[in-house]
Parts: sequence; C-alpha cells; structure tokens
Amino acid sequence: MNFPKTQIWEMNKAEVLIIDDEPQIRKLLQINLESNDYKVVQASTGKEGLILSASHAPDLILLDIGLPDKSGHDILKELREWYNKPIIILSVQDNEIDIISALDNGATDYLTKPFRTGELLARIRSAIKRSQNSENDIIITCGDIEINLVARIVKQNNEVIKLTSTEYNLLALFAKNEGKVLTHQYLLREIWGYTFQTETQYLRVFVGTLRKKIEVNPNNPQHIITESGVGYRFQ
Amino acid sequence: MNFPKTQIWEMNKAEVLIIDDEPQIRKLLQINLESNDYKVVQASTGKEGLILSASHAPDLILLDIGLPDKSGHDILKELREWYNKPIIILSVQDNEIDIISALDNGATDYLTKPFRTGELLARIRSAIKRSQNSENDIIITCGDIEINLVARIVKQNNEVIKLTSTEYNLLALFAKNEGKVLTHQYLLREIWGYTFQTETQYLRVFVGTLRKKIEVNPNNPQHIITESGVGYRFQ
DNA sequence: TTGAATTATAAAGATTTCGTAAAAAATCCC
DNA sequence: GGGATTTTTTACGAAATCTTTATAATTCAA
Repeated sequence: MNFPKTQIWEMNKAEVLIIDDEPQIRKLLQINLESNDYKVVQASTGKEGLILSASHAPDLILLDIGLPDKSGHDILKELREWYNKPIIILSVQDNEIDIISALDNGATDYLTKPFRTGELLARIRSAIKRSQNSENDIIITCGDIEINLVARIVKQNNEVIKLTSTEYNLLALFAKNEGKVLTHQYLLREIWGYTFQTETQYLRVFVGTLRKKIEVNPNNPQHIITESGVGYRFQ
Repeated sequence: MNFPKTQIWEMNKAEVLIIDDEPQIRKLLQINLESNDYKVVQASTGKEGLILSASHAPDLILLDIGLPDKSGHDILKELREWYNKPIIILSVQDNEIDIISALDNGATDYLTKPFRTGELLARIRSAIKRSQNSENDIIITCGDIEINLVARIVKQNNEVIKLTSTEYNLLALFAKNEGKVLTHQYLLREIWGYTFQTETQYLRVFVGTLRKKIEVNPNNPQHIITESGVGYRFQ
C-alpha cells in the first residue's frame, strides 16, 4: 500500500464513520481501517449514523444501503443536506438503478459486497485526498501567509507559525475559501460538526487566537475580517 | 437523469476525451455521451491522447488501461503532472493491484469492461459535478454593481462595498428582481418576516443607507427607484 | 397652489453581536 | 500519574447594528 501523503495521517488521523448493521462487516472494516491509521466510529442503524455524523464530522462515511431502520438512500439524502465530505456506498445490491440513484444523490463512490478490502482502502484514500485539497493545491498562498495543506504547516514571511490543531483547521478552511464570507454555522459545521452549529462563541475564541498569531495588528485585522451578524471572511 | 445545474450544461457543454484503441468502444461511448449532451473528443493511442488532452483541456478523460503504444498507467502519471480534472479508468483488467495502483496514481474512478453505460454515465456526472463544484459562484451584475451571492460580496467598479447583513439581504433581494416593482409588504416579509409587514419605516431607513453606499448621488438615485405608495424598484 | 399623505434623513436609544481574558475541563504526552 | 497543552465555559466591556423618534422634504391630487 502506498501512502502518497503519509504525514497527514500521522499528525492527524482521518476519521471514518461506518454505518452498517452487520457486525462482522463492521469488525472487518474497523480492523482494516485502524491498521491503516484511520480513526473509526461505528453505527449499526441509520438513525445512530445520522447522530454520529453530526457530532463527529468524520472525514468520510461508509454507508451500507441495506439498513434495518431506514433506507440507505434516505440516509444519503439527509446527510447531503449538510455533509459535503465523501460518502462511499457499500451494498449487496448490484443493480444499475440503485447505483445510478446513489451517485446522482451525491454518493462519492459505490462498491458492491463482497468487496476487496485493498480496493476499498484505495478508494477511501482517493476520496479523502480529493476532498482535502479540492483544487489539488498543495500550498495556498494568501499575501504573506503560506499554508502547506499536505504538511499542515503555516508560514508567514517564511517563518513557521505554531498553531494548534483546531486553529490550523480553521485557518485552512478560511484559506480554501479566500474572499468568501463563511457563515458561523458553516464554519462550526465543517470543523466541529453539525451539532455545534450554534456554538458561535467557539469561533470568537479561535478567531481571536488566530488573529493574535497571524495579524500584524490584531486590533485591526487585515486577514480575518468580521462580517457582523453573518460570519467571517479571509483575505 | 437529473442535472442540478441545467443552465451550465446547456450553455457550455462539458467536453470528454476518450482514450481507447478499440473503435467499437469509442463509438459506443461517443453515441452515449453525445446523446447526454457532452462534447466528445477521441484518441486511439496514448500519445494522441496526451496531445489532445493538452490542446483541448477536456472536463473529463476516459482512459483505457490497455493501450498498444504505452501503458495506461504511464499515461495516467503523465497526465496527472498537470491535469487535475477527473480521469476515469476503463479496463478489462479486474485485478486488485491494477485498481489500487491506478487510484493511488490519481485516477478518479476505475471501471472494468464490460461496463454498464448507465452506471458509467452516472459516474461521469458525479465526477464532473464534484470537480466543478469549487467554482460555481453565482454573480449578478447590474450596471456598475456586482453581487456575488455565494461569496456574499458586493462590488462597485471592482471596489468592495461594506454592507451590514440587512443591507446586503435587501440589496440581494432587489438584484434578484431587477426591474420589478417590489411592494413594501413583500420586502418586509422577505427580510424581516411576516410580522413586520407594516413597518415601512424600516425600509425607508435601510433604503436610505443603501443609497448612500451605492448611488453616485443619493439625492438623485439611479439604482433604487421609489415607486410612491407602492414600493421600490431596482435597476 | 395648497395641504395631506408619503418619503427621506438624522440622530438618539436599545439591542444584539463581538472580542478578550481568564478560569475550568478535557486531552495529550512523557 | 502528573505536568503541559488545548479546548470549552463563563463573564463582561466594547463595538456594530437595528429600532425608534423627530423633523424636514417631496409627491400628488384637489
């Protein structure tokens, strides 16, 4: 197995949520994923899956279509109302209609059971990689700030700036959306998860610490601009 | 087949490059793609494929792994040095090593021949949608004013204008209904909510601040026109 | 032309939102 | 286990925005 971007995983493990009712499959996936350095969260029902996806904001979801409580198609639609990271469908169904419907409803990929674990892992790597650098940019430069998305290193005028994990996540999200106003809800959802959408105070605190680290004059920020009542904008 | 962003496709067909040495497969793909509103370019060898991809910059590449002149894996690596839109691999090879290698070298997807055309088309739609997602800003232009509804930013003669949340909401609503007379009640309902329908004074105040910000001469407004007794009209 | 209705503008409260500091809780790392 | 780091809470003053009030300007019909 070759990992093109080893560092990412070592510094900050990617989290995968498994939504599947079969314990054997979950166990199989868990073992394979954990030995490949992913953090794993599991749900055995659709409802539980929705709750965990909201509270964990995983980097990828493996979703079984044949769940006991709710159709996987419905779960997919519900997830896609807010979750925009990869969702890979696992299914015993090999009929074209199901596959097309899932893909058109926002599934990133569709594998039929039984699947080959090596292939699944490769598809997971591929999907996560694509979602992490949406424009294949490895380094984002915004004025005097340079963010290496692969190494998770931030430099200002070639000096490395030490950021905590959350500070980095926030700055990287800002940088990926340079110039756009990002709402409080969006920022909270992307970084903390759906259930944190109302915790705007978190944002104030972390924007504050970020400004202290990257702004020349934190009282007159030039990079992270407040859009009162709406959110923040990075430039 | 559902196309969430119909206009884009109609205005500007997505272009697909087929790199495959089998004429029957190329023909089959061409017919299917063209009837689904894609523009198609074809190459029968790897070398030709590389040249056409460079000269056409297609929105997606369908790449056969079993080419006569050059291994598809090599073509993939060469393409990925500069091409960052989706590449879907088509192959008679169904062995895991090939699939993993292709995905780890930047393939977006991997289908084994014979494939189901409906599924392939769904995977193509999905891949193109994801790759275009990053640049789907909707921008409304009205004379010297430009409103980016995604970035939530208003520019006048390329200068960013700072608006409060309510000012922006009002202007965006005006711009979405350019030329139409919008009644007081409608504006109040849309922005403040149903219970504020009678608070016309709010409107006067906010139209006033907006005019100060976007009109050359606020005493003689050219954009936000008063329709006495009815409402306002934006032009 | 006049005057009532409507609209515009300014400015003073009222309220909401923001920023900062610092304590408490949780997590990480040796 | 225990110290260091990071995240989550809490509290409060500052800033920005919204609402209200007062008054001036404009419109339009008789």
